[in-house]
Amino acid sequence: MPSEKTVERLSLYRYLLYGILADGERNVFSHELAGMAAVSPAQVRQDMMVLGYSGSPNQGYEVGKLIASITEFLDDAHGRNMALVGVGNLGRAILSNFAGQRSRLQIVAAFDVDWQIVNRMVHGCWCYPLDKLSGVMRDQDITVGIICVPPAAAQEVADALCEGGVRGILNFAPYRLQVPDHVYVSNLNITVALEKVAYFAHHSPVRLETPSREEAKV
Amino acid sequence: MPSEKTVERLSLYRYLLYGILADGERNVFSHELAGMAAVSPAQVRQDMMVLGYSGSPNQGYEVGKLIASITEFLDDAHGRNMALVGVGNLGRAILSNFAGQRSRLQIVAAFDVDWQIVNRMVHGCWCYPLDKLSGVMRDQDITVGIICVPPAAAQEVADALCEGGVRGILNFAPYRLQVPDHVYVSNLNITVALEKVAYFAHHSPVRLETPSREEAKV
DNA sequence: TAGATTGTTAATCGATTAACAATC
DNA sequence: TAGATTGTTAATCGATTAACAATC
Repeated sequence: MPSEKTVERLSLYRYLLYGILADGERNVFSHELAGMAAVSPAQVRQDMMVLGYSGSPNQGYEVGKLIASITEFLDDAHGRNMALVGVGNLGRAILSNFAGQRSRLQIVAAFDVDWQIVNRMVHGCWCYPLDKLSGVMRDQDITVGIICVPPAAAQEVADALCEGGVRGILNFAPYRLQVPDHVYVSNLNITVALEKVAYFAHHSPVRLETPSREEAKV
Repeated sequence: MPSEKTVERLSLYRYLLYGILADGERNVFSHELAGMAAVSPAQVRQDMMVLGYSGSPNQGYEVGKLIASITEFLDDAHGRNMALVGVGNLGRAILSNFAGQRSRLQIVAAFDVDWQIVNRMVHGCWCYPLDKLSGVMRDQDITVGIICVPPAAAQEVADALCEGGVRGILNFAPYRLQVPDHVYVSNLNITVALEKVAYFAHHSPVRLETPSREEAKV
């Protein structure tokens, strides 16, 4: 069972490798990938071990085969169907990226309580009224849910998703959801992320007011 | 110098405490806050120490004063001005949350290259052409930037932000930015977050197909 | 007081990095 | 071969939790 960090890195590696592949077939070294992903070369090699994919000494890793190996590991072949709940500004932004004809990680249904939003297409995805959630989830074999509703409604939505047989939830609402043990939840709080950046912008070890020695010399 | 995790937790605590405060003035115990934030009570107490805020044995922490203490620590009094670059779907979603009359963490200027978007208000925020970035940043004392542009344009935008004197960047583009040492960068990759959830949805230790012993008994 | 919680340090846990023989 | 990189383990580092005297 790989750690969350390992899975995140593998996902990032694959993205970076697609970029390399676009420039033509070739090999990649651990230190090269490490530089792009901001990790150590040893970390990359360790992730390769988790993956079970072997490179060759002095030759590195074959980019195309490595992508295939990561894809197999992340299990994309299953082509998970996802549902998004809460078609507000953030919900629409995510729909615009993950609805439509993407091959993997496709949002196949959106849900909202607003009658002005439901029963029409939004960014290529049909928007259902929320009370249809469980039924649509079972019909379309949806196993991953995305929560983009206000925090006050988040738990209610999570309950409905679990009722519909969800197995993973990406939660953008600033609320700690209570779900059964078999449901995996990941929280992504944009406000917290912004406050963290704002804090370290003004508290980073090196300040603009106190230039480093190199800068002072100039 | 607190860790990133500590700052994230403090931001989350404050959010949770506002919720408690809304129900009336009272005290809160470390285990109560720990339960809401999904950390250990010891973690909460350790964060209080970082904060320099003391509770009383058997009484816990005063919610109102604790909020004030966190706010002082996170340094909101400065009221950081932020700029957002890339007024696409995601950019607009973030503007809708952080532009306008919010007291803290306000986005005061948006930027884009699309002439159909610029030179008008978007969700209460004026949208400038990108080439005005450095000037507007200096005029409005902007020190935090948010990058919501496609990855191919991310580095160029980061360079312009640094040119304008930025000190912190929240980067939504799947690209590892190169910036001077004094600029703090935090990356938030929604695709990676989704792929992680999709992975663990289908690889969580407890499966629906293999009920635990308790479930099997029933 | 007795009971529960805090402040604080030590112990634990996990993730990351360093090191090095094996290998192309 | 010589040089560089890989696979793999040990060492390090940091974050989290456990433990307990002090305290209200």
